[in-house]
Amino acid sequence: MNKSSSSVAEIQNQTDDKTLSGQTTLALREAIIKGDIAPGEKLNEPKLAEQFQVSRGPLREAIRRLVAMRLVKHVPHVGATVVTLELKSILELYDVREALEGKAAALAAENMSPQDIAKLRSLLELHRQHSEDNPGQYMQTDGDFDFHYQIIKGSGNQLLTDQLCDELYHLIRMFRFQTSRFKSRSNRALIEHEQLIYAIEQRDPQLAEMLMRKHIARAKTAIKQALGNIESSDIEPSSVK
Amino acid sequence: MNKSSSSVAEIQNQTDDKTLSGQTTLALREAIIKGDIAPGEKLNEPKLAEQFQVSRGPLREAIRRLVAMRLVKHVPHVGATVVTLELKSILELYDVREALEGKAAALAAENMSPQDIAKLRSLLELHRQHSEDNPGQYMQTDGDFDFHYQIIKGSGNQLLTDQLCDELYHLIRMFRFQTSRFKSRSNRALIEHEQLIYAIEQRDPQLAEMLMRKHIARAKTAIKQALGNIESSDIEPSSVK
DNA sequence: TGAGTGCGCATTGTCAACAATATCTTGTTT
DNA sequence: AAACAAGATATTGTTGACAATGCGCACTCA
Repeated sequence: MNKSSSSVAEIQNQTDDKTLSGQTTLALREAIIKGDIAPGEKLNEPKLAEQFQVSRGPLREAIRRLVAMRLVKHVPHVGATVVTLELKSILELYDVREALEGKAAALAAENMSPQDIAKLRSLLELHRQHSEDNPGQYMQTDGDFDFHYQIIKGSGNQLLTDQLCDELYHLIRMFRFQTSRFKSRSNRALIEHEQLIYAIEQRDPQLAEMLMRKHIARAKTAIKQALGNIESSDIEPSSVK
Repeated sequence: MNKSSSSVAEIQNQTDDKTLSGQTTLALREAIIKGDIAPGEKLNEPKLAEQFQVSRGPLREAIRRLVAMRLVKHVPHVGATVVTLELKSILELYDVREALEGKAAALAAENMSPQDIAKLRSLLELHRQHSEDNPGQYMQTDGDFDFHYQIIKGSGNQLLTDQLCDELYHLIRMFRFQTSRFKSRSNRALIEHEQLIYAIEQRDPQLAEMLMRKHIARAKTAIKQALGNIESSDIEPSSVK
């Protein structure tokens, strides 16, 4: 397959695109995800082009790619704005994740090579150990995503992988940045991951799918409960500069 | 909701984009789906710009949008080519459909309004009648898609709807055009649709999801059997001019 | 004759100026 | 004073020219 990537930082795709529009896409994407450009904010082409030291051409292209990633909304003759992740959108995102990643887990149980399964288990052990050493850890969520990422890739379905890792993944990252205060420090995820990898090792697609779906559905419920009351009062654009 | 659309021809989104790049996107998309530009063929920017009577700017933008729709592959400094739908990609597509449309059916069973369910049933009756009148019909597949389309929209999940109807839908259309000779004339789909709508009327999400998944999985199996032997011998670019 | 190298051409990437559209401001009218 | 209309301004859409990269061809040399 590819090189044995496992770190989140390594996930960055499109790294081999030395073209200006490619570079601008990466820069603009990170600026949006990290909140340097606030949700709902308008993307002024001349201003941003100046800021990124490129012409409007490549910048426009970058914007269109971010539209495809659903990080940006665009209206003809009006302009592009950063998406605002209100609760409804996030819950929708988790329903889609449940469907896609559930199927990914099932396919992984069928297709994943023994070597990749072994790597997945060692990754889990790594996270478990880190979790024991640092009780109030915040690497939890990143570790969670490493795990999911490996399973998705293990599905062997390129379309599925593209949809999850190239598009929806960045939406999730953006949401995580905006709500990084509420990092769930429960080690429940660790237990559920343990069950999941067991199902994959047993080559049980149905069980793997069900476990993954419950895992994500639980996360969705937790989000709903945490954000359901406050909604837009505490989810403000956040001056995270 | 929206206007009560039901015809396939009416599905065309992006119709309100009077901009040149928008129009060019539609034209180029149809040219690719219908095979006027063959699978694997290179998209020559100056040539196509001349052909569509636009500058290279809007044309490039159209290409990028088709890349997002997965109808076109692009390599920096080399160019864009129409995707080639080999069997593997198509099976992958159907796995993704199974996951997403399964979830859509479950959500539709929960959220669809009684009025929309009634419209869905009348649509089914329309197709059944058409099927009885014309035993060797070829409206079957289009009717099939109308049905699926309405259920997806009935899910009430905007992200899910966008992913299926704005992106994957066109891939499916392209595949259908290329294999239009093998139109399955079985009325099995009609029976399965009947079961599905019953589950939705009963507000049974789990049953609806399972029926939808089996429905799509069966279609996948049929495709595998029909194309598994011949593969690239009969799926040639096809000079459908 | 075959392999390798360098040149030339075709194509993609980028830029800055121009055109078209929307938004904002200002003034007028009721 | 509020609402509407018309003009001014800012922003997006489009264009053609220029730069950079890749590819193919021919030519050379072993």
